[in-house]
Amino acid sequence: MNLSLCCISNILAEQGHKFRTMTYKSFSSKERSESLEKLSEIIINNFTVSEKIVRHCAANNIQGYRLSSDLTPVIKHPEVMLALEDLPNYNLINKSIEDLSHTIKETGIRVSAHPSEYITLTSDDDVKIKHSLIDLEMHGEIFDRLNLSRSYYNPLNIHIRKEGDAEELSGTFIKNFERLSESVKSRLVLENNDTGNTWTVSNLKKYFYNRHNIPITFDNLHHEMLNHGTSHKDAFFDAFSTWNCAPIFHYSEGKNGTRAHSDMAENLPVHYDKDVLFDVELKNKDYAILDILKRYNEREILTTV
DNA sequence: ACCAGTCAAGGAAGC
DNA sequence: GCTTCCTTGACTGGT
Repeated sequence: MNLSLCCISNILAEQGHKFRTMTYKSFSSKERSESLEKLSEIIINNFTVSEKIVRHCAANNIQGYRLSSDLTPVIKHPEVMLALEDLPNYNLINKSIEDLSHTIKETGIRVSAHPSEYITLTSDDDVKIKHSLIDLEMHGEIFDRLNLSRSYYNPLNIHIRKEGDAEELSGTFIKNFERLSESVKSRLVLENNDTGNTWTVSNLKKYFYNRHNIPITFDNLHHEMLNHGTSHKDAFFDAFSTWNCAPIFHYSEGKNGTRAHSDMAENLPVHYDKDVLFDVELKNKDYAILDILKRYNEREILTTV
C-alpha cells in the first residue's frame, strides 16, 4: 500500500517542527526591512521543516509527500511581488531548498502539491486569473528548484472550481492554461469535485483528458458525494487510464457522511491491485497513515496464511 | 500557557 | 449588491 502524507506531520509538529506563515496584513504592519527579515526566517523554517518531514516519511514507509502550498507566504501578494532572490539571507534560503532537494532524491519520496483551493483558471475576472497564474508559476519554480521532474510523476493538482456549462468553462480553462509555462503545464492535473454538479471524473476526462491529455486525479470522497451514477470502480479506472505513470489519487473518509474529513480511517483505500499512490487527507495525518499501514499489513498476513 | 478571534482566498447562495 | 459561508492552520492580542 503506497501512501502519501498531506503537508503536515502531526508527529513532528508535536516535537516542535511546525510551519509558519505570514499574512499581508502582518507584512504591511511593520517596517519593510523588519518584515523581510522575518519572512526570510519563515521561508527557511518552512523548507527545513519540509526536509524533516520527507525524512520522517522515508523512515516510516510512507512513499509520498504533498508539499505545503504556503512555503513562501506573501511574496506573490499583488502589493508585495518579490522573488526569493530579493529576500535577506537568500543564500540560506537557497541552502534550505537544496537540502530538501537532496533529501527527496536520497529517499526517493515522490513529491506532489495541491495549489490553493482558491486558484481558478475559469474565472471571468482577468485579475483573478493573473493571481492564479502567478501562484501556479511559484509552485513550478519551487518544483524546478527542487529538481523535481517536469512530468506527472511530480504533479500539481488543482480543481476547476467554477460551475456551469462544461463546454464553455473548459474552453476558458484551456485558454488560460496556455498562458502557463512548461514548468506548470507539464505537471498540472485535475481533480474531481463535488461542490457543484459538473466536475465528476467522467466530465473531467471528456473535456480535459480526451482533448488535451491532462490526467485526472480520483478523489474517493468527492466521488461518493457526486458521481452521476458512476460506480467507484468505473471512476477509479477512468481516472487511472489517464495517467502515463502511477497515479496519485486522494483518499479520505467523511465525518458522519459529510465531506468534512474524519480524524482517522475506518476502511482501507481500494486500489484494485493497481499501482497507485494515495494522498491521505485525514485530520490526524501521519497517525492516520501509520494506522492504515498497520491494518493493511495485518490483513495481508491473514489473507496469505 | 492558553484561549478566542483573525486572516487569506474565489465562488455560490441567500437576502 | 451586499453579506455569509465554505476550509484550515498559524498568527495575534488579551488574560
